[in-house]
Amino acid sequence: MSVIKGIKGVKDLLPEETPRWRLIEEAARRWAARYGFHEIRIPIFEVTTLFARSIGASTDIVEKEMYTFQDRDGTSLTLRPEGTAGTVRAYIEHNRAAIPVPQKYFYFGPMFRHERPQAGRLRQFHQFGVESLGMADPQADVEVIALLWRILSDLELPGLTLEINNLGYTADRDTYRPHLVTYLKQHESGLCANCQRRIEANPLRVLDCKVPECRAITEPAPRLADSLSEAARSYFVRVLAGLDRIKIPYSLNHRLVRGLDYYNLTTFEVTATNLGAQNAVGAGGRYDALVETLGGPSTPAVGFAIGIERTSMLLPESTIRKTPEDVTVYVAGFGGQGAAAGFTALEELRLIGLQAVSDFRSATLKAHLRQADRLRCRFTLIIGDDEVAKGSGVLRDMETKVQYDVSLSTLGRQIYALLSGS
RNA sequence: GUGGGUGUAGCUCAGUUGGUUAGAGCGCCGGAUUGUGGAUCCGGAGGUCGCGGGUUCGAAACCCGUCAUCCACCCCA
Repeated sequence: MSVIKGIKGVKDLLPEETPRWRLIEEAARRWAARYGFHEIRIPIFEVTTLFARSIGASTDIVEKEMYTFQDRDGTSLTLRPEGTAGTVRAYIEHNRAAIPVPQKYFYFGPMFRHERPQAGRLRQFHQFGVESLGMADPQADVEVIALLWRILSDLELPGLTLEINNLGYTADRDTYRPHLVTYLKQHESGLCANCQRRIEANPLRVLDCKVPECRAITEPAPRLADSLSEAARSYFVRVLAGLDRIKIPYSLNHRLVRGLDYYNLTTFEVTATNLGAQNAVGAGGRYDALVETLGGPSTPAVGFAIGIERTSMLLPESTIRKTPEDVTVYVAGFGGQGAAAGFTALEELRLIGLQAVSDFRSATLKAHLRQADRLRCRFTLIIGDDEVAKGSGVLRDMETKVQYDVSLSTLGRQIYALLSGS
């Protein structure tokens, strides 16, 4: 019989790995709460047109990376490739714009993109993201960027850099694009095949190309910064001033062009080394037109998303070790009477709030102690037939080997006292 | 979608120009120790050599195909 295996690019998170994930998730939730963001839980699949309209019909995500399928009535549904579209859809659908305070949400969950898996890239991956809706103020940008930076710094990820750029308003990019295209066409022969195609499809993307030849050509190219309107410039200046004020270090990257169409003005990305060919741990930007594009009231917004798998890859052991392990009591019940008494004691320990385990396969004390050792239990409660006869048990400290007699009738209280004293 | 690497014991990997019975370390099980874990010593179990064809007297090794996986391109978190 053939064994059924997991889907390509879709990973199981085994118990050895979940603690580090929980650490990341808890840090993100903690910081998000401090910044006034509230959790929203949105579906993992939506009507396909939601993503096509928001992310951009000609982006790679929409063109070739979506998990799309037909519902029974024929409507096209898609597994979410990112979290912003669904969040904005929910914002509109529940008329959150009518609420007189800024709507600041965070979400955590799986996203799906049909790509070839490699280091730091999976078909089902996880993001923690935030969306700050309703404020067209540079301080809102700064607040969101600060939150991103604080979460990642708190986790002590090594080698982080915050890169930031100003995409300007749509009109700014419209005036800039022809200048860039003209320049690129003059140097077309020197560009990589991909970039030659991009000249027509998405010229700004050429700036983001990693091919050295392309980089050399685009270095002296006309810059978007020179085509920006006064309003866009001053907005960006205020964002940077805000970052300076609260001491968030950043570096300007005029090549930073995000892959999703809905961004405008501020865009940013936190990059790291040691991520294989990938380098973005978290990224985001402002998207003032998206809510309206999706049929909602004109609503300015900023957000970001963190890649959890990538964060996990970078998470140093030292950060994980800071979390203290809970003390677990192993109960070694053996023999005709002892096994039964042990099982009762096991439950009693749990009822008073302790973590207690046993391996019911073990029939001898030796076997039990071996399992207690493997399970890394700090204490073992030994209950054999002799103990049952005496109405007591033996609590053994596995590290010091010191043993205490405990009465079976008042087990819970005694053990609790001994453990809290240790 | 394209390119490259790797598939041998539970894990990490050796395996000579194709040669007889495929190995090591770690782990696992048992014993030394019949009520005291880890350490040590002794013993033991465990393999469709990814799968399917082909070449050959003979294939883990060579050839073809296929699948899986990793890495990279592309793109992104």
